[in-house]
Amino acid sequence: MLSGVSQSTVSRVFREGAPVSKTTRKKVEAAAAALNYSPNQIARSLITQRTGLIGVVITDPSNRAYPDVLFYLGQEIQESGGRMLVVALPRDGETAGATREILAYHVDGIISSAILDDASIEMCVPAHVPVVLFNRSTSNANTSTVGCDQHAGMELLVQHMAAAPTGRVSLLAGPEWAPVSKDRMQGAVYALTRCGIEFAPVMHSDYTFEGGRQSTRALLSGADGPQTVICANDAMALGVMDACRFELGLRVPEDVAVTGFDDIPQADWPSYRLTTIRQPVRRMAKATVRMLMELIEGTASSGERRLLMPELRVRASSREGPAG
Amino acid sequence: MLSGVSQSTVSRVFREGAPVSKTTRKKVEAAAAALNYSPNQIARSLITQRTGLIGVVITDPSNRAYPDVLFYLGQEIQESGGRMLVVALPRDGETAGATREILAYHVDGIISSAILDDASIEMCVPAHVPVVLFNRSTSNANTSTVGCDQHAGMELLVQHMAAAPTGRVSLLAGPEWAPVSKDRMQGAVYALTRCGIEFAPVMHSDYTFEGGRQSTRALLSGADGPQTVICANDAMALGVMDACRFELGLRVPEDVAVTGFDDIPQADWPSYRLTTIRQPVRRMAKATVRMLMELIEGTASSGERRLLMPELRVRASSREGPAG
DNA sequence: CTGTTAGCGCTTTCAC
DNA sequence: GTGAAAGCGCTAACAG
Repeated sequence: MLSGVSQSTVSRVFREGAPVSKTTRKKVEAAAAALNYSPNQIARSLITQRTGLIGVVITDPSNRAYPDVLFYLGQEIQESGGRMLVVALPRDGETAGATREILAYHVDGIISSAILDDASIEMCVPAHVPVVLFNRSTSNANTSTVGCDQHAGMELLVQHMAAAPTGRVSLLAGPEWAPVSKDRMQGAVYALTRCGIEFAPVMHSDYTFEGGRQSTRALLSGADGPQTVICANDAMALGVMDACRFELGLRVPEDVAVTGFDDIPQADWPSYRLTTIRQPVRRMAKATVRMLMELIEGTASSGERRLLMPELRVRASSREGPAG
Repeated sequence: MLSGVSQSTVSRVFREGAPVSKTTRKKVEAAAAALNYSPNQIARSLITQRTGLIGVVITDPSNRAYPDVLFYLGQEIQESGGRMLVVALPRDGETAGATREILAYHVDGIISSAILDDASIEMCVPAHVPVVLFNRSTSNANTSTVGCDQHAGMELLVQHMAAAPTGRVSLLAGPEWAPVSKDRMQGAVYALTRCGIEFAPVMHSDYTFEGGRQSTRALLSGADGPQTVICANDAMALGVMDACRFELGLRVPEDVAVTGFDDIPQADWPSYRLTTIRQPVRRMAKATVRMLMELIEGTASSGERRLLMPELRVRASSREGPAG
């Protein structure tokens, strides 16, 4: 070594709590600075069995719906001393290939906001790589998950709605296979039924603004008088609002009340002021990373399902109750 | 080895173009499948000097402005056989620390949509890690960049504007330190001057919808009659539109014409229909990854600056010219 | 075509 | 406190 010490000593300098004298530490640090040296994490991981890498799986749709999630996850992971190895999937579907590749990098753990199929999850078990699902569920009882209580969110929304005249109620769901949409719609149906509010059969769309816009005419047809549309997410709700106003000549909320779910930034824009349910995305990200880290440390056991409570955001797109 | 062959043979099976007999290959593959084995990329990288990792640096603001970029980069990187190591910075600022950590993972290359400071770029040179900047510039002449021709974009916009009466023209820039905003504003000023259109002194905001909204009153004050506001990005432009309509009682485009830059999805929503400049984000991502891969392969040399041409998107927020 | 050997850059015993 | 030696899982050069 150019600093005049052995390799082991250099190694000790770059690890905390290793026994090194102040003098040699200084010497080594000086040499390292001069050579712009920093230890190769990759080589280290070979022996420590820790890469510091966290595999993060996202899909195009999930990324579009929550552009911040990846960023939040990144921040939390970095604060915990890890790095994100991101795998971007074009759509939901088979994930075993991607999982295998992630595993080939010997990540310390995996976070997925994509729907991981059973094969993928079962690959992680023998590899001792813990998995935490973000706003996703799985049949595998041993997998930890963090999510938002979609069902409770819809109940909040329906309770709010029920305080004012609703007219005919229609429901606009996301894609048929989307579990989050399903949870939300089930919550809405349950709450509506409990409140004794009738509703039209659920229509499905694709979670996008365009999808919401194009579904509006069909959604509202065959009924007179005021109506209410409950959408499975904000993007579709905003599409419905624009379709009402610019294509059907209807006023929101006077003719059609609209609600969403997510509380994306646009929901608060003056053009929309959409009543919606706020998912605590930031807290969800924090909880996800924390849970994964505990799994990695071995201080928690797998299979925990943590549901965070969303909040109602009442804005002008829904009718006011008698009190308002 | 449990398949009854040597380790080197196993290694050969998992590398393409290595000489292995069909029989042994089958044997090894069977054993691998049974054990769910796949080679450790990390260990491999130690000897091949290739990790397959591409460091990607993003910031909160850049991620918010172009949520798709990271996804597109990911897709392109994965198609080229690489993986993304993402570092998320809370804001633009010092980047040397983050760079050092990325380098510690011996990435094959780095893509940054954050402003990398000189110290960071100069750390990558001795490490032989090529860097490509995404929509960013640097004083380091040896660094490759891919970006959008902001200047040309604004010229397209001004030419379009000049075909119709503009009234008083004001400019709303992004933060003072933001290079992209600066490029765009310089382009606008140049084009306006060339067209002989006068304009008020440039105002600065923060690139956000809220920022645009709050700047509007000041922007439009002290003038009667129709006006035109040229914004450095779409988010602010949409904020200006909403402020005009919902706070100042002004019509767009009749009283105030508004233009943006980026062509974010919301720009095309019926509530806004914002005239703007479309950055070819997808193509930019592709070009960035391609350039980096060539740098890594050694088939290209560094320092290239590639500017892609943006497109004008005329919508209802700007006034129509005599022909329209 | 296949096995043997050395070694990538680090950490970890174990002496000293 | 510090150095020497072994070895993490793989690939590369060389025999056979």
